[in-house]
Amino acid sequence: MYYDKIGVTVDIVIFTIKNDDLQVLLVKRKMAPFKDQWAIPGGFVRKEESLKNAARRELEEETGVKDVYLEQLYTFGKPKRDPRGRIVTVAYYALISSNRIIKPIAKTDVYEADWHSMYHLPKKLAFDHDHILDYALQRLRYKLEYTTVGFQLLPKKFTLTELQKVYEIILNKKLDKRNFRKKIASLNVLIALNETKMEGAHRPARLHSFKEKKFIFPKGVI
Amino acid sequence: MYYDKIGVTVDIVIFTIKNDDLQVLLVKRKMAPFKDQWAIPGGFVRKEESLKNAARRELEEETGVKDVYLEQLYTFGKPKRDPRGRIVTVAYYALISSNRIIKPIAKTDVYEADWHSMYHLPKKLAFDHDHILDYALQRLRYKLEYTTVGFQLLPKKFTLTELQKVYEIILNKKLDKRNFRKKIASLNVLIALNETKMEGAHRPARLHSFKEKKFIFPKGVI
DNA sequence: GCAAAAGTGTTCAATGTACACCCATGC
DNA sequence: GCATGGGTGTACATTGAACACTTTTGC
Repeated sequence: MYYDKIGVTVDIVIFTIKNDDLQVLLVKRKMAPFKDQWAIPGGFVRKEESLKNAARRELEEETGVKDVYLEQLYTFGKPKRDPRGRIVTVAYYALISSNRIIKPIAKTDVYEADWHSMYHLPKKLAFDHDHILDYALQRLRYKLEYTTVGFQLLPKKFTLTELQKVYEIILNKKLDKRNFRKKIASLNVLIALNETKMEGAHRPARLHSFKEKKFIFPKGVI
Repeated sequence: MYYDKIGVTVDIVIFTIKNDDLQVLLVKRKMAPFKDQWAIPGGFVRKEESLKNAARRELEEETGVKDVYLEQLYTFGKPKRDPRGRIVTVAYYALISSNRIIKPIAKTDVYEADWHSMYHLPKKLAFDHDHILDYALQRLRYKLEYTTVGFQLLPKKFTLTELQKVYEIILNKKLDKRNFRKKIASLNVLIALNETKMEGAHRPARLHSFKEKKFIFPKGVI
């Protein structure tokens, strides 16, 4: 049976919260196409690995981090999106707690890698990666409100103020402290620890941890 | 540059409401693999067409219908999902008003095509198509509640009772007539026509039409 | 004692849910 | 006149939004 074969890549939008900012990992390409432009990390899917494993492999190559929240975003496949030929990309996004990352790893001489603020991205990204980032931010914001993905961006122990900051940074708006805490409490997914965190000349904040190993999704939410 | 090339298909879950039932179009394979098993219609993406166009082409080949609501669902790509080799499939789902379909079209001698109730599917479908259908139903139910996709399953003019029936069939539960109408009214997307529909020995029902050409999605909902 | 962030409740508005009767028609 | 589905409103519960003061600490 004959059919056209097509290159399949995975591209990964890797989010983290750094310096009170929503940041995304970009790589600067040192080879054509789009030489010297910033892009989302990604690579070809190998014959014997699943899409998700390909994404996990790329993610680990870039960040050195395993066991990360990783979710398929969308598949982009316009015929001309890659000048090298017909290439379809399955986009994923990942959420990493900033404390887990020391430094992004640039793959040997292929490119450099660095964090960029989602709110001040380089002008024009390679391929259709502007579009992918747009879409990823939309999805992240959406899921933040209806699921507990936000917890993935924090270390195991965190204060409620830190959690609120994550929400504020991603949604890009101030939230009311009392309403926020009421909402989080109603989810019933946090354990209040008998530990506090001191930081500056004020009352110490109670540390909390996330109850569930697994994330909680309202039924049908993707 | 070397990379593994992979076959890319689109598979389409085509939903309609027929005989007060949520039905999906399946094709019976006449060739290996999965000979004589039912499958979702689909086919290989051609070199020069976008994923969505490939899906539209397949959809039209099966049903003869154009201008259909069509949305990307998810991309499935486990290495062993197709015994012929490494094939990744981008799944779509489509919603068709039953009045637009006369009869599904079986592609010449490749297979036969027929509608099946989502609630009484054949035992074991080809490939991972059970899983794809599961996922499609979840997505459909989810979007039904937060968007106006449901209107795509009705003809241009419809009664509120017909609309309610669509919701009840898909969600598989009874809804309260007054609350349903209040909710629909609050969406503000229907035009009450000066026409009625007589059907049986009772008060005729007012016909309505959908206001928007475009579908309405709350921001961020995918 | 004062600066700084932590922590905590109440009121009001909007939305969702439960529930029952009259209306227009064909026969 | 009766059987059938069409059409309508109100009371209550739940959820979301606005809003201000006391507590604990370091200096």
